[in-house]
Amino acid sequence: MGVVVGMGGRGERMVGMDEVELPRVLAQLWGVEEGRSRPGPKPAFHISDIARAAVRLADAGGIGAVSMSKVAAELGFTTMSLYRYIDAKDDLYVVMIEHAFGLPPELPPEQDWRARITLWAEAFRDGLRAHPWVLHIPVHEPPLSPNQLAWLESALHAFDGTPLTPQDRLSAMLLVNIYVRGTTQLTANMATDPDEAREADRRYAERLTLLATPDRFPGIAGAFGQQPPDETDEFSFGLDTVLDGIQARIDRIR
Amino acid sequence: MGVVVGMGGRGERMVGMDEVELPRVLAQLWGVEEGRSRPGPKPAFHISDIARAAVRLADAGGIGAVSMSKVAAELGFTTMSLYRYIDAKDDLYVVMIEHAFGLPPELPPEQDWRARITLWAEAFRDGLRAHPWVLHIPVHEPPLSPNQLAWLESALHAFDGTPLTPQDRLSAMLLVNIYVRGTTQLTANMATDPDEAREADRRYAERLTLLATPDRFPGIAGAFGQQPPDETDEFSFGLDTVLDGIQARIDRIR
DNA sequence: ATCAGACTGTCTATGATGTAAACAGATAGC
DNA sequence: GCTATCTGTTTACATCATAGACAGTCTGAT
Repeated sequence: MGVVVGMGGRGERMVGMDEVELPRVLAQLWGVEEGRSRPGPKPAFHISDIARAAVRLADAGGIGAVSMSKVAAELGFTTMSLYRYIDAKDDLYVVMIEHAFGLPPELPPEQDWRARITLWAEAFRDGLRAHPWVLHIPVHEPPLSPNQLAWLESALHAFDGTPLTPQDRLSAMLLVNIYVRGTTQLTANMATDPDEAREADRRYAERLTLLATPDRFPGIAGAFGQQPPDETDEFSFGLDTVLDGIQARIDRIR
Repeated sequence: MGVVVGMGGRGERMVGMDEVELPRVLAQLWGVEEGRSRPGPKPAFHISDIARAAVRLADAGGIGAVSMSKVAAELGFTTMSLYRYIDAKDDLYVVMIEHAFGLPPELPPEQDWRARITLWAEAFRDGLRAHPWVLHIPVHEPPLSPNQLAWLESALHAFDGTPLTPQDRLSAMLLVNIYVRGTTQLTANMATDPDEAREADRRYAERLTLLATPDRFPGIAGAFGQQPPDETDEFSFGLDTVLDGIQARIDRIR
C-alpha cells in the first residue's frame, strides 16, 4: 500500500492510493493528507478557509462573484497563493459545495420511508435555497466527495424496509434529487436580491401575457393566468406526486 | 400602438411594444423586426446564421467552444460584428437553444395523455442528447422564446382530457420536464467524445469502489455494485414512475 | 551545526474572454 | 447631392484562469 503523486490522464495532479489515482481535492477532502511534518514553511491557511471565503462570496453575490482573485483577496493573499492548495477552479467548486452542505440530516428510523425521504428532500431544498449558486455550478462529474456521498447514502437509507431493489432505490433517490434541484431552480428565482426577484417575476408575467396570447397558447395562458400558488405548498405538492409514483412501484412489487 | 427603443432597467437594449419592453433578442425571435427599408449598408448576415454557427461549434466541442470570437470566426467576420446582431452573450444562448430545438413534436390527439407526454418526453430527451451543451447553459430567466413556449404549450396539451386543473398540468409538465433534464444530465455522460465518456464511467466506478466501501456506505456500495442497467430502459422506468405519480393524482380527483 | 531539498507565498507574464467607444465606408430618402 | 443612419472594423480595457521563475523558510539527514 503506497502513495504516489503524479499526473493523471487529463493532466491533473493525482495522488495515488492502492493503485487508484484520485484528484488531489478528493484526497484532501477524504483526509488522506499525511500528517507527517515536512520541510518548508507551514501553510498559512487551509483548504477549508478557501471554501469558507468562497462560499461567503457566492452567498453574497452569486457564483459570478467567485473568482480566484476575489477569493484570495477575501483571505488577504495573492491570487496565485490559492494554487498551492487547489489545482483548478473546478476543484474550488467541489470544496465549496462540500462546505456549503455539510452532513445530511439524521433520518428517524421509526418513521416510514415516505416521511424519511420527505425530510431528506426538505433538507436538500433548504440547502439549495440557502446557497442558490450551487445550481449554477457546471457539473462535469458525478459526486465523490465525503459529504456528497453521505447525502446520497442517507437518501438510500430512507428506503430501508421497502421491497425496492438497490437499483430501484437508486432510481427513486435520483428522482427525488432531480425533483428538488429542478423545482428549486425554477421556483427560487435565481436573483441574489429578493426585491429584484419579485421585480423579475412581475416582468416575466407581463411579458408572458404579451407573448403567450390565449389564441396562440391557450394552455400557457390558462396555466399562468391564475395566481401562482404558495411556493412551499407547490414543493410538497410536486414531491407528493413523485412519491406517489414510487409508492405505485412498491405496490406493484408487493 | 407604437414601437419605442430604449434602455431597460438593467441597461439592456429594449424594444417597446404596447407599453411592455422586450429585450431585443425576443423581439427578433418573435419577428417584430420591422421590414421597412432603412439607410445604411445591408446586414451581411442574420441572427439565425449566428445561431447556426454557434450550434455547430457547441455540438462539436461543447459549450466551452462557443465564444463570441469563435462564432465570429466561424462566420468569417470580426468578433465585434456580432454585437450588431446580438446584445450580449446570454442572448446568444437564447437563440442557440431556440435554433437547436425547433418546434415540438405533434402529439396524436387520439392517444391518451400518458402516450402523449411520453412522446413529448422522448423528443425532449432526444433533443438534449443531440445537443448536450444545452444542459450547461446557465438559466437565469424562464423561457419566453417562440419555440420554447411552443414546447411548453405542447406538453400542456398532452394533458387534455384529464381532469387536471391548469395549475396541475403546469406542475405535471414541470415534473416531466425536470425529470428529462435531470436524467439526461446524469445519464448521458457529459463528455463530447464517447470513448472519453466510457473511460470516465470506468474511472468513476473505480474511485467509487475505493471510497464508498460497504462498511461506511452500504447503500451506495449495494446500488452501484450491480451492473448498470440499459440507459434507455432506465429512462422509461423512471419516467413511468413519474407518470404513475401523476396518474395517482388524477385518480384522486375522479 | 550544517545543509540539501522540499515547500511556501509572491511576482510577472500570457492568452482568452466579453464588451465599450470611436471610426470610415455604404446607402436610403429627402 | 446631402444627411442621417446603419454597417463591419479597429482599438482598447478590465477580468479571468493559470504557467513559470524566484527568494525566503523550514525539516530531516548528515
